Amino acid sequence: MELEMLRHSASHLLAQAVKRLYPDVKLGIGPATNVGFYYDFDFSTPITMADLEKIEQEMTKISKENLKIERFELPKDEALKLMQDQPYKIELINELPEGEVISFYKQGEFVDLCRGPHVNYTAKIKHFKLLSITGAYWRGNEKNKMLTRIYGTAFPTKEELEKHLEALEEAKKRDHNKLGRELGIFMTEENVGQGLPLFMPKGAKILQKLIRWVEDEEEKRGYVLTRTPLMAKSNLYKISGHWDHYRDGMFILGEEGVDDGLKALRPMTCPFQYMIYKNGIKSYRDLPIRYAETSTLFRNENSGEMHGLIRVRQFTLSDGHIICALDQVKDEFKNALELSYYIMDTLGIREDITFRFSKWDPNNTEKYINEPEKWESTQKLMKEILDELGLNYVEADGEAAFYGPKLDLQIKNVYGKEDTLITIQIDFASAERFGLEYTDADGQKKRPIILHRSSIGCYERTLALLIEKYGGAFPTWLAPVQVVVMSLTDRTIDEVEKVYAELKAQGIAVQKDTRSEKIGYKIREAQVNKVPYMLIIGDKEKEQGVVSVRGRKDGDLGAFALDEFIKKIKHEIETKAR
RNA sequence: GCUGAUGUAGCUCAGCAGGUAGAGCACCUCCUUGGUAAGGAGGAGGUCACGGGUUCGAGUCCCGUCAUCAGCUCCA
Repeated sequence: MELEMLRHSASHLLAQAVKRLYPDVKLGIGPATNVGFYYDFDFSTPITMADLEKIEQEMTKISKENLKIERFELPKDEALKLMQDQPYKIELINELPEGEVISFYKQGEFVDLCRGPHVNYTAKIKHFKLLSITGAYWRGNEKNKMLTRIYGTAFPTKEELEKHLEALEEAKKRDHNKLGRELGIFMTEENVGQGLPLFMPKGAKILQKLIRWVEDEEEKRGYVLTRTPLMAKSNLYKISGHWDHYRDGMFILGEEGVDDGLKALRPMTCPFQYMIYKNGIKSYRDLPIRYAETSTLFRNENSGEMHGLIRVRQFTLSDGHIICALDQVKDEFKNALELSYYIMDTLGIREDITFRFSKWDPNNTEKYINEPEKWESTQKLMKEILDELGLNYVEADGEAAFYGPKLDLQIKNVYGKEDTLITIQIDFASAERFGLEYTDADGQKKRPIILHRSSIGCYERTLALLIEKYGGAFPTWLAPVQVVVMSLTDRTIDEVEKVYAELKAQGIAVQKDTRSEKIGYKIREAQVNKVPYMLIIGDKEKEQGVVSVRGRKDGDLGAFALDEFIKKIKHEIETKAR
């Protein structure tokens, strides 16, 4: 709260400095955030990064002037008069509910419409830094004018500010978008296109390990695998509603009236698995049916939205749909969550997850299926499940899918930005829409409930978060290269070849480096590449029949007999040790 | 899609009143047979993102396209 107040006051300091330097600027809003603050401005002429320094200097000057910060209130007509040159402020005042107190804060010549609270003197705001300058739509609506947003941060002490800036630099080194490329996990190529990462041998290896593991685990838990087309005729998407509501988000192929007409690459797997369900008659005895698919999806995201592996146009989701009777929903939901828990525990990211209960918005009839009773009953059911599980979740209105509420498992990236990793949804509407049914014990046809769920989320995004979580140093079982064998002199090259062949035969991902020059550099390189183990062989080792083992973080681990080392690493791989 | 910035060798970067591309590391060859990053000598590698324009002349100025980054909007 203290910190928020300081940062909010820092945003006013920023606004005052900008107003002094650019008297005709129009002010938007300027709140504190969880890492700093920002203020939105409407400049008559655009400013650049170079101007930030000037603005920062002016802020320091105002801080030193030590102006008193005072609150006062005005009736609406006087408030409007005071803000007559500030169209955005006038808009805000006019939208305040009748009878609401209209408060202002004044520091020296600067006055801003604001609810407060603030620190009492500008000199209290000493340790701040302006960080970036970007565009942002007025009131977050893309139909409105784009204003210039200046981001900054502020702290009570110089030490805290410096620590924060250092942490930002450190975060940059773990950023999957940088580290993932440096480690040779993925790349992009301008002729391939935006949001279409190419997985290089190391990245492909990690994905393969994850996919095999997840598919096997799902099978153990009663899922059956499907494999369905990556595209379909427009008919399918017309049934699902995507053709009318999600057309901009799809890649459309073919030509109207030619062959079988327009087709589209699939943006989701649901209708394909529904069609499999519909093939043949289903009895209540068949339920629940758990379909899983490692499903490649295509979504035509806007060009500015792509980001590394977090946001792409083609991605592979551990998708699946559980089709069950109403009285099975609770158990199936819990089991689906249990599977995700197991996966996150193994990967070591469970403690980083937060839960979001995403609900509908009754006022948004365009986005959501208009069946209020069903929404209410389904949300009630989900809330019951979440509370029975004792989950600590936040509720989010207007974040549900169009067919039902969601439980989203959220995770933060290295900069603190939150994304959905995994989602489990209860769908009360699609069975009706697609005509899914089963014959119940009483002989009546009934509509099943559908759970949409993912176990590990989308592989690209999950990989991105794993890169950041481990700073590229994957647990041994996931590491694309688990061991590098190096020769200290040319006399031991044969020995290196032998060890290499033995490890390879044991199914260990091994690389060899038989060139003996610059051994120090080679070790350094393996460390930079976060290879778990380096085996070094020289005359001494050859004579004693051992290998010198070096870990990427533990340094020298000593000499091992080869079979002893193999036993150690295989145990680590089998137990998926972290 | 919107606002702003960026795009020179595999990587990190230099070059800029517009005069025809450079360094370090990596890579290749030879010498050095070494003990925990960078020993010596030589070599190869660039349509300066792409396409137009201005100019006697463009990596450098202008326009467009593509890609990358930060953010907005949207989403797994």
